[in-house]
Amino acid sequence: MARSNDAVAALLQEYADLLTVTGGEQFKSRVYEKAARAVAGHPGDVAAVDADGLRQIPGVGASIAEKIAEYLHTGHIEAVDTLRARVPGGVLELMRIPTLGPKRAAQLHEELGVVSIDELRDAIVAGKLSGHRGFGARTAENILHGIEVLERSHGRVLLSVAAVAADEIVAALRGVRGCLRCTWAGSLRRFRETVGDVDVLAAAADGGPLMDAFTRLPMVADVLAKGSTKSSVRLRNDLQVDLRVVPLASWGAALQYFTGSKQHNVRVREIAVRAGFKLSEYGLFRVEDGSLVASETEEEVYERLGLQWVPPPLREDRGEVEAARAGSLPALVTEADIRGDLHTHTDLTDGVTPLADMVAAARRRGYEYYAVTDHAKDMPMQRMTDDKVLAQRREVRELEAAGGPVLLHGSELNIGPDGELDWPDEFLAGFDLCVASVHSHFAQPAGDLTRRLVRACENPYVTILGHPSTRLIGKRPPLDADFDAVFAAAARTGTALEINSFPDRLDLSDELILRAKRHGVRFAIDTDAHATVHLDHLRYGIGTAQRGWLTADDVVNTWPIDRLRAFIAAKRTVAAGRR
DNA sequence: GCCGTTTTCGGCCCGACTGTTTTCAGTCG
Repeated sequence: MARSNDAVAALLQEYADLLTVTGGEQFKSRVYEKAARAVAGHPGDVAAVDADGLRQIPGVGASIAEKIAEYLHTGHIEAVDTLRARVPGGVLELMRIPTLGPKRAAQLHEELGVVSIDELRDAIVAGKLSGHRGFGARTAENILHGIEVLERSHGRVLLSVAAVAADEIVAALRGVRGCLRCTWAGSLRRFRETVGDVDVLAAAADGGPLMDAFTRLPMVADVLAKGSTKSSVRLRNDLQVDLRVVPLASWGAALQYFTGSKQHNVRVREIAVRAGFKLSEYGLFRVEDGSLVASETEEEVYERLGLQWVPPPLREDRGEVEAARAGSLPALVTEADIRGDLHTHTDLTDGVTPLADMVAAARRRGYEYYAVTDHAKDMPMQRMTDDKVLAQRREVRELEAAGGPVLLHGSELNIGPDGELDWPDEFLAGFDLCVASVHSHFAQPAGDLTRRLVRACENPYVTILGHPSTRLIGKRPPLDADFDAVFAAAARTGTALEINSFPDRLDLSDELILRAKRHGVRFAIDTDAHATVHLDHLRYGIGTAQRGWLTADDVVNTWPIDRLRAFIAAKRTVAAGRR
């Protein structure tokens, strides 16, 4: 079963949103928001602890613990229901539009009766906003643009949302009598950054029991279709899931077929046709006599076509078919190759978990090394100071002495509008490594953005450029910089580019990774964890790196600690010599 | 509503940018 934490956190967040929209006390709203984050980041399942246990979670006091308990017992929270009744559902929806917050959403509702994004668009197009305080022409334009951004991602969900649902469905179906195999296929298996619907494939002699179990899963909201080989459902979170059941003998061909991509499959079928075969979800057949050539495993199917087995993340018709034919597919980096995380936070800044707990989680993952990189002092909301970061360094050294992974004390520096960093070089030299990232001024002209990122790469103490494009999937586009110039600078200076594993970032994206790799850059696959549970996001970063054709050697945090330290030191020496 | 080596009450993440204003509200990180 999935943890209850995410459902609880979503409710607490909704309550916080409702409080702001209804003009409730702002501090109260913020408290609920903070509690939502803490619950989401809490390592244990909140359903497994009693009221006292709930109160141990930071930010959760008597009142919130009571509300969580109420939800766990009854499935709802009365206080939330009461506020929901006062605010039409579409009003919270409005807040998903970038640049539109709670105040303006409430104002649009109160003054214009707008209760949905569609109605808002109509109102703007009809010019109904003009004359309303705070809504000038520019604001209307920005809102329309925000709606566009939102709708471009319409119908697709983040990889992580699909993966969590698919994991749970597959685990449930594997337990059904008669289920011989079950796994997810489709764009999820290819680790695309967003997923339109989830394809689950199972092998069984009789599909009936699987279909019954599938359509009765607790998270299913609607059954869209139900047959003996194919069924479709819509989950409560609106995600559509298709289940197909095939005979075990067709497993490999079906898995290949349903994994896609369409373009990849077209290429593979062309090869089959030219070789006198026909490839379908049932198998690879000889055209002349219709005899079956291969179907049980994907490996067999590819092999009979003269191809290496192609890892799913590569199946996008981006040269993998040619490489598979030449036998030159890369040995992709895997989760097992990762020796440590190089970008993580604690509750000293905006994380929700204390240093010691984060380190303990890293130890449990078997990491050889682990970097602590809290925000630096130029992000005012984080209230970092020289003293605080130095005190943390002492604590890090003490923890390391107590055993466990090698601990690197670092910082996530802020790259200012001109490429300046939080601290002078003398102070930066005290860190074992630094990540540097853009957190503001996203709309600068392209030339300025490029210079800014290049300048950050040129600082000898910047080991990693964090979430380099700074995009947020479905919310904020990548920076409008000349990334080829940035990648060239990273390669020249020995700066690693981050592949940030956070599901709404996945930054660099697969396409930018492919471009960066051509410049000979190194990469770091990091989680940017703000809680121990986020360390598990690593798999999404790995999938993205695989889509970018990366091998373990391309990724500095697969290297042994000595090689990693040499990489950090080399940049400091070379860059310092040039200054 | 939560929390406490400045506090059991009175604070609570702060600064900048944008677009609207004519002194500031809303949004974001």
